[in-house]
Amino acid sequence: MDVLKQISRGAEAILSPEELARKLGKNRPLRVKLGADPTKPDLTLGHAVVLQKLRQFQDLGHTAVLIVGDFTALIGDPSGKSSTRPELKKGEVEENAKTYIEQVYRILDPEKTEIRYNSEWLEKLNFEAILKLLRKLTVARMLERDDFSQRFKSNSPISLVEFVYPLAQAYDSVVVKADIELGGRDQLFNLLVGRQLQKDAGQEQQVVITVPLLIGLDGQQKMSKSLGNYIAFNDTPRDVFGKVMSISDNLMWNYWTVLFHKSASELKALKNEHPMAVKKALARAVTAKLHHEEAADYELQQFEQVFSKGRQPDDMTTLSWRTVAEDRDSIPMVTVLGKSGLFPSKKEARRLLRQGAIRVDGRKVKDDLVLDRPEKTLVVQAGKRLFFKIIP
RNA sequence: GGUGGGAUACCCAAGUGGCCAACGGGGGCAGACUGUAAAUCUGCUGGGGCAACCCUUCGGUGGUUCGAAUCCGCCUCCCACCA
Repeated sequence: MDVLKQISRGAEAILSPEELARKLGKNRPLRVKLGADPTKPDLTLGHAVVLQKLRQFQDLGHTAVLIVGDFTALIGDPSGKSSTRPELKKGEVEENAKTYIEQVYRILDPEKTEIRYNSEWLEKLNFEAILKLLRKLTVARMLERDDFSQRFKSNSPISLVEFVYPLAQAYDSVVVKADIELGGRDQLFNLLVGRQLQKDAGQEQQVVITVPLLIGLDGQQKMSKSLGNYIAFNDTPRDVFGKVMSISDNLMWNYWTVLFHKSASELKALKNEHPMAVKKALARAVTAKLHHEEAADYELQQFEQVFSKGRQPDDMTTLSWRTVAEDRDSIPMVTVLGKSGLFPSKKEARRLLRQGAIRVDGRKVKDDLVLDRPEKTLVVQAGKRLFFKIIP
């Protein structure tokens, strides 16, 4: 397959394919830029989409230039946002940046990755330099953006610093001399500003490649940290598998397409199969992507054991009677749940108990149950997925 | 800078002296039904307590009052119109 076609697969837009072809023809490693602001410590499955694309370039012999937006995180990317981002503390940003890099290497090849922190150059810009940048964009152009015009119309505040963001990101491209910049669809504006600044700086313009957005677990909005509808790189294999299984059937096709680049005909074939089987295959594949094959197989097997056969998982949190009962010989079930530390609050545990969500050794228990010191291990189940055992 | 309006729990939003841990909707969680899906129905949704009850919460702060989300002073932030 020719390279251009390979790159197009899974990409939403390439601006422009001709320029890309020309750059690829240069026979030197291209500098492929991707920026990520460390606003939260977790990378999500949504990031995986664009990271995979970047990895693809690495496999073709090109260099990934990963910009850790430790400075831009302080501004806050307004892209796709309906409100101003809360201001972050510098310390938080540094913490998050550290965890980012180890997560990124689950997909990227460290050998072919150059990591740059944009505070390195953005911090040094003086007011004059910033004014020079600001000249490049007009208010009209900013307001053409859907996110801003929505907010403007609905009288939500738009801070002036938000106008600076695209310029800061674009300036990164100039500094690192990017040949290509990748981003999600919502990044298009920012990426294009990069082209403009490079042109003004007398550089060859970067080719812009966008990838489609992955929809979040809610099936409505894009997957994002701030919306909380995400699968994190750092979720346990069990959580990854479970979260995928819990998405709606409709949403599943978006995942197959965006994450695994299934073609229309492949999708059609999948749609003829039982949705449950297709979803299990998806959950397995996603778990393998974020962790590894063995973990994925294990979780599939555990899933079937627990949910299809209604049995217990092989592994679960283990607590001693001492932990949950302070060595008393009998103790109310609520207290046991509270002491387990597996619930957000004791009130929450009581709620579950009252609603019949708690089983001990497979039997639903009443909310006033008082537990006696057990002879042998007890298995407690809360809701459908939380299990733990109590050993004497 | 001037004038007017506003800030309530995860989000939207009602509440203008005690009946308010605060109506309603969304979201979330749980139960039933299922395929840990969707749809539907039901319940729950600040924390502690078995409970009576207690503690924290209506932008911040200081008052008035037996008693404040509600009244008064000051402060902060947001919005609209005017400039």
